[in-house]
Amino acid sequence: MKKPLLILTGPTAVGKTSLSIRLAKKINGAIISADSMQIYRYMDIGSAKIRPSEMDGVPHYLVDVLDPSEEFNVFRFQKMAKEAMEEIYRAGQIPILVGGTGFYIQALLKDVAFDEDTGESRYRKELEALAEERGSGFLHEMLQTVDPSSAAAIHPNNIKRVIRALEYYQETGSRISEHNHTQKEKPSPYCYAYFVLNDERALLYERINQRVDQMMEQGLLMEVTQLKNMGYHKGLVSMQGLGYKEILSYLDGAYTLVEAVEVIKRDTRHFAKRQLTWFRREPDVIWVDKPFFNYQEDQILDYILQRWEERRKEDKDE
RNA sequence: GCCUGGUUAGCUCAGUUGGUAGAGCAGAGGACUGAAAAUCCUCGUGUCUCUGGUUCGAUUCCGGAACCAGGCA
Repeated sequence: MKKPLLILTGPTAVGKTSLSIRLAKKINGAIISADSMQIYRYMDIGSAKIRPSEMDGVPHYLVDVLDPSEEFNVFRFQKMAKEAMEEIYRAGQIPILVGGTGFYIQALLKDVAFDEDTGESRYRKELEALAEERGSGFLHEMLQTVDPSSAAAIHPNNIKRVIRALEYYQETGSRISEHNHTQKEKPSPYCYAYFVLNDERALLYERINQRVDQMMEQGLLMEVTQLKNMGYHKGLVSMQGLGYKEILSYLDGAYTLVEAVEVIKRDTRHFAKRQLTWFRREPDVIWVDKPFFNYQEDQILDYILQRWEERRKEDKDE
């Protein structure tokens, strides 16, 4: 029998957090955060991190465990999340993956194979320099000779991904396009249910705007100022986070504060839209539309529990 | 009250030597396998303020009106 894994996700600001706590209490679950920013310490307000008082005794993993100077990526997430799952199973609990980073969810759910952590390769630095000097088209042509099917799939302007494809070829001697293809076919090793909480677009955007205003009231400016004083700078992955990079730009004088706040709102809306695009593409997602349940959290919870039981029963019967 | 400038896509504006128009932003859709809160791609018909006139034809030229700026009284 496969091991259970419940996934609760959705675009930013839909209300995943409060639901996740109630859900965890119902099924004796523990929460693993699938969030690329809540993993960092000192980044509480801008990442909308759950407060310890809100956890209500439910164990949380992958929250507050990294220093903002550390690099975090899918590979690392997968490794840490798998370790957390082991611990949760040992404690006799059910892991609930909660967070909005679809890429991370996929990596864990399908147990996508990654090679050992090579870190920031020198080759990547070289490629980055090459891109600066000769332009993105040059790198794309390099990829064309080495891995034509990746070159066809990746737009020349998408330098990050062109570089990764080249780097992959250099490190492994095989093509990332082939690797991706085989990984895509893989079934999940878990007995899972993948819930995506959603709401009407206009309402979601309204809530995003309100939440950014709240963050400002709660002292986002102070939080980022302190991070800056601690020496964390724009070059770090952590400081690419929404709310952080814009406030840093304000502190550098590139924006007025009003502009920075507007940009945070706008970019967060764009982000939510991208998240939704990702989830739409995922195969067996169970959509949970808040309007359909008249915004009654009790009803939503019942629905999720019911579908979860169905999945577990199906798995037993197999 | 007078003078000047403006009124064009949800917003900011460009433009048409008269042949019904286009950028940025917003918005929508999509891609994504080691930065993913990242990175990248695609999508632009709207009484060209209203109303008379000139003209084969006016959003474009001329007259008038309304509204908005700024200036003068």
